[in-house]
Amino acid sequence: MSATLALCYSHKPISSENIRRVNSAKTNTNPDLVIKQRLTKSSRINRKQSKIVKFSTRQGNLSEIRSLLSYVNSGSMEDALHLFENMTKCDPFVWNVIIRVLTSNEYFQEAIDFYYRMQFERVRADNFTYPFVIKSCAGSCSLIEGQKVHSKLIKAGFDLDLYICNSLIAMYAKLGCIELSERVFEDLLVRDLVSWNSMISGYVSVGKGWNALVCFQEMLAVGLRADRFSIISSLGACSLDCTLQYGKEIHGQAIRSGFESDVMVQTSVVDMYAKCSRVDYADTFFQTISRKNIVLWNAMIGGYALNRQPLESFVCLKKMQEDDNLTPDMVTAINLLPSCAQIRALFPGKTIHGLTIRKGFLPHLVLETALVDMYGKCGYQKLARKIFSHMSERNLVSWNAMIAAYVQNGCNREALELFQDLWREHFNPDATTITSILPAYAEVALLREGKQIHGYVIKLNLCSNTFISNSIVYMYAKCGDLKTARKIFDGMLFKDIISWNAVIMAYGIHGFGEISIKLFSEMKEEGIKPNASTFVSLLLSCSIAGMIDQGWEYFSSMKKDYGIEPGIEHYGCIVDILGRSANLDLAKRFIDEMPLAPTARIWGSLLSASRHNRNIELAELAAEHILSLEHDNTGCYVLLANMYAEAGRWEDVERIKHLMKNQGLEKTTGYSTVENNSRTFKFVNQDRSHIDTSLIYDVLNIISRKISEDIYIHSLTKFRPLDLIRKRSTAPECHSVRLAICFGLISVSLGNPILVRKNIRICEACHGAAKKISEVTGREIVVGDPKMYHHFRNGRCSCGDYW
DNA sequence: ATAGGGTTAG
Repeated sequence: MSATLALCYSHKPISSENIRRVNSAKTNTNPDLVIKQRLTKSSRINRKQSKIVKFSTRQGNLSEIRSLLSYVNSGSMEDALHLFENMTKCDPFVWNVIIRVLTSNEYFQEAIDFYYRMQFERVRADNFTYPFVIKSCAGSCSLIEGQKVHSKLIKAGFDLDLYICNSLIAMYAKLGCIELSERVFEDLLVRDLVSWNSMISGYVSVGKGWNALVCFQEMLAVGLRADRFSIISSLGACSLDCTLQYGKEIHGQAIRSGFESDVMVQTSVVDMYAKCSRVDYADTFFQTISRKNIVLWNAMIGGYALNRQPLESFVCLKKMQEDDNLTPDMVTAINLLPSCAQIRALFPGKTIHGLTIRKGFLPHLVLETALVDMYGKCGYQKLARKIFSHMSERNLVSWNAMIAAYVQNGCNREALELFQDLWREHFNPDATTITSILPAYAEVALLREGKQIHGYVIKLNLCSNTFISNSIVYMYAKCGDLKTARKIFDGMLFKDIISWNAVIMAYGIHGFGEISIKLFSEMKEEGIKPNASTFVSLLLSCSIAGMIDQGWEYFSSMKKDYGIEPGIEHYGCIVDILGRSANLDLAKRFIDEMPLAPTARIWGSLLSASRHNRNIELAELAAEHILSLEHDNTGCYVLLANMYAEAGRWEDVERIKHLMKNQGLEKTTGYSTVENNSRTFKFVNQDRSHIDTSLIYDVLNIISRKISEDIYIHSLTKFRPLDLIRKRSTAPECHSVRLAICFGLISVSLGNPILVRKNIRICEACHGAAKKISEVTGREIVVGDPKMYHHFRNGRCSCGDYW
């Protein structure tokens, strides 16, 4: 094989005598321009010549041709190639046979190479050669090659051959250039059913379902009758656009035309109903089919997965094996993986993974991508990464799946890193990539980076995408720019429930609960019904803004007035609200009596409530619960240690430190970032790495003197000399947030707020200091942590001193 | 001896 194929690569650029003679008048080699020109006259000459050649050579090696065909028909491509090399090859027919067998075995590049070699050996490509070569150009995804062949066939006078033109229509569509398909189609003087079908399926393959349906109607209007191909393609169009009504009509048409027993038509019907969210129709129709093949079963299994009925898809699998004795294939596996993800259990997914390994299905791009997706959705981003890293081939879809796997599991940094790698590998992110990555930007990115990704969204023209705009609104809010978040929300043409939830949450995390509540009424006035997430946004807004009574009201109203059963997140917000009202016993009782099993997040709420109310006993209890659920919860250890430290219980601090060390846990290094017009600066506690360090510390000293009078006095209730030494090591005077604020004071232009983002929550001392700094400097200071934003203004904070 | 079809990942 390799020896024969090697010959293909030694061809010279096309310059054969014959071609030169035919095209003596032509000098233009730009394929685009050449395609526009037609040489109908030379086409007749060509055909006459090729017929003569055919007649003279066919006599010579008839027996060789017979064996060549028998090799090809029995699938022995290598034998055919071997024989071919020893034949006289002046007849295009033998070349056509070879090019066809290469094309049908997906040796696309080799088929194209043989086409060039044919020209080099001065054998003229005929009307049969081009359809194969065109198909190979489509198969090898080479638009440039396709256009070269196209311009060549125009020069050779084949541009009115219907077979060739129909192939071109399909090729351009497969290469994503539907406009070029349209041009070929429109230039046709005569169109047959195949031309129309190619155009319809072309529209489907580029995702333009509506155009496909219009084309289908036009075809019927000119008096052509739909065949099974027209039916299958237009059903595909209905699946794309979820146009159930048209789908039903075409289904009816298929029955009237007698195609209802065609298994491919049946499969398309099942798929269409499933994609139009009517898996019940799909199933009813599916039940009536007596002879089902694996593809049809797969469509039904996939339909259940698509409509989030995972258990039904497994039932369907079982029936397929029992009723029809069919063995699951690769597509079965791919279709079942989303069902595994939906039940969020690792075992079924792993079983299928193992099965595909044993069957030798791997490596396979689509299957591996489905596995990445499944492991990601089941919460095993490390297993997803393992698959992803071992993939020999990746496309944008695989990258999107891996990015989503990280984001869904809270690995935002990893997701952003992967997003950078994606650029480096020269992939262009699409709407899915952006949708997946935006939440990661919201969680950990700086405003500057957020603005960059927003710029990219504008460049990609995705601003009208409601889903993406929703994420952008939330991202701006989470990056600290509430104004821009609101501006984008106000500018959205189509606001859905998620848009409203996002903007309510935006004001919530910035501590403006009253505005959240106002937005909630506006939303209801617009006729939009709140959902469970709306109440998460609202309850969180109430808890952050300290609106205890409203919080309770919404909590009882969600079930009473809207029939929404509170979920664990709603309960969490209520624990926060109770903690805020200093009613710790009630909070504890609420947890004990709630109908859902408390999660670490619930106990975490009680823990921070205990901290605020300096109730060490309850904090210990909460911490015990948290650590029984998440033994590696660093934040929990640190918070407890800080409480012990504040109480002067240094032995307990040491005990906690020891526990952490034993588990290999390290305290998260706190840092603060601040952005000015041109740059971003990151500070850690006692940071001295900044180029303007001495200036920053000078500012800090001046500020500290101005505000120092009552910062520490209340926190040193049980003073001991040892305490002073220990305290000094974490001296809040030099905490990162203050360094960031001081740098902001000298580098952020007046009138703009100083925006600081932290990876951990602000400490009490720094919170007090920030309030005072805002007072003495008259600047607005905004400090965000993973949960919320503090707006410091005129000595007050939007959080009302509870966080 | 030639072109046009179904099921799959986000």
